[in-house]
Amino acid sequence: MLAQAQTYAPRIDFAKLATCRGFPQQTAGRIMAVSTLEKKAPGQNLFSEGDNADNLYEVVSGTLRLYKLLPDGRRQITGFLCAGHILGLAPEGTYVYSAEAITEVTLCRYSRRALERLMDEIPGFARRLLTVTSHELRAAQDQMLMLGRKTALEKVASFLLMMAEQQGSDEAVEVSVPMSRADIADYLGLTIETVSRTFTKLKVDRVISLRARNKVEIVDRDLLEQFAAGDGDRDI
Amino acid sequence: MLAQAQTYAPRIDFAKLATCRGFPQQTAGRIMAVSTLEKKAPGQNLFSEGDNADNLYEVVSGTLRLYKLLPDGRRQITGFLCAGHILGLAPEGTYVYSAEAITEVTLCRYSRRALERLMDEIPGFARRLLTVTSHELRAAQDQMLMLGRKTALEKVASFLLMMAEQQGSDEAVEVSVPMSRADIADYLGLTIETVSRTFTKLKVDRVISLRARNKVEIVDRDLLEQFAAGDGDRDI
DNA sequence: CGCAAACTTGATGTTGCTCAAGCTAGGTGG
DNA sequence: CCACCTAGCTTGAGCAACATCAAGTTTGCG
Repeated sequence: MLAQAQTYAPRIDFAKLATCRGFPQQTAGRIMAVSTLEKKAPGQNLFSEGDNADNLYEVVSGTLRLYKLLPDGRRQITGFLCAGHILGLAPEGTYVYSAEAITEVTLCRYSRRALERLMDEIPGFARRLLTVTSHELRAAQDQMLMLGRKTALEKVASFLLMMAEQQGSDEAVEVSVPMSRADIADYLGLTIETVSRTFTKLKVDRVISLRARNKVEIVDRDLLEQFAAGDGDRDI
Repeated sequence: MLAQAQTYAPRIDFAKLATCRGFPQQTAGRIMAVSTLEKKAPGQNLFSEGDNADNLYEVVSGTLRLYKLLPDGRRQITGFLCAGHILGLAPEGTYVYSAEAITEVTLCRYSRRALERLMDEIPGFARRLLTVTSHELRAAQDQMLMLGRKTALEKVASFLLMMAEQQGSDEAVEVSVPMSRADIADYLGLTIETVSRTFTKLKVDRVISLRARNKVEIVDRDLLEQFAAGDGDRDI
């Protein structure tokens, strides 16, 4: 479950990690020297809201979910993170959300202690983290707009487009959706049933086609974009 | 409307700005030397989503709103910012939200160019910005939970408690609420009418009392906290 | 004093939630 | 290899919360 980077996983290309990218090779070496590779099985917990923030992680492969809970169990997923994303920055000393693996996940872990040293000693390292965090903040603001002001159809359509974009290829007709309907619902601020019904509507409208359980084919991207933008159904 | 810090507003205590706080006096001097004080009247725009991100601002006094718009005009306010908050960090080069003054606002402005130099030259400056941004991210995640999973009553109660906390004194029975019902609605993902009705309900339940238009007195803080936590009305 | 903007209140409508079955796919043991 | 079992998903019917539409009322300002 836990492997020293240097010892057991020599095939990871560290130069491509968000933490190392762009730094001269020697610097990248210093950064990766203080990191540890780690694997998590689907469903496994990385840390929970309120835990001591002892580590920072970068996702190397796989998908995980970040979420917050209300006392009565209502859950809001604040993000799905795939390769290249960083999680666990917590200036207050405790994590402000919980993190769990959705698929099998490979992570690069940095101890808080090591991280502080990197920030002190490597010029530009803190700034790199600032850039990454600013991007997360931007994503968070987009999601606020979605949660607060979009309809169920707009939410689901936006979600599918987001997944498609994340998987690069604009031509990615087949999108992999590794998370369950429950996860999608808790991400979009909807119920499972509404998500399911909306998928069905998109299928009936020939906008998407549901292949295997975790695969969605985007059949009519233009229409999907119209739905996401709120032009849905009004002008047909 | 626009004043050189050194010339027209010598009474601002720069050592207390989030950008300067904690740095030795000489460093703080360097930071404030590249900044400009600026005033905005209520309703005035600082910048809009998509504009070139030429400046970073720190709020010195007053309150402003950040928001995003959908093409059809639906608005989501992503945050209300008061003294000490920083806005305008945009690694992509363009602002990802719009910013407007709610009250009269005093700002400390840094040009992008100056900011980059500060980050390069002052050790710990990028890290300071990272800390501030991490806090914003945390607030954003709290708001996602609110938008996605709380009821109207929980939202309004949480909002009032947030305003009270922001104004320091836990004993702050009288809370100043400078923003309009429309702003509150767009912040909470509700309509004006629902916000108004919820205020009325809280008033009828003797949880708050509405004094002047922009003043709310918290009469029963315990009950307000119960409402915010979702225990509302069930056990009375 | 009069006007406009902001807010409140009421009546009605609609979206998405709840509760309750059914269905399907993938895994397991006989 | 197949029948069964279960978790995850879909579908349906009814309902509640919040939105919409439409007046009123209050407040602050010229």
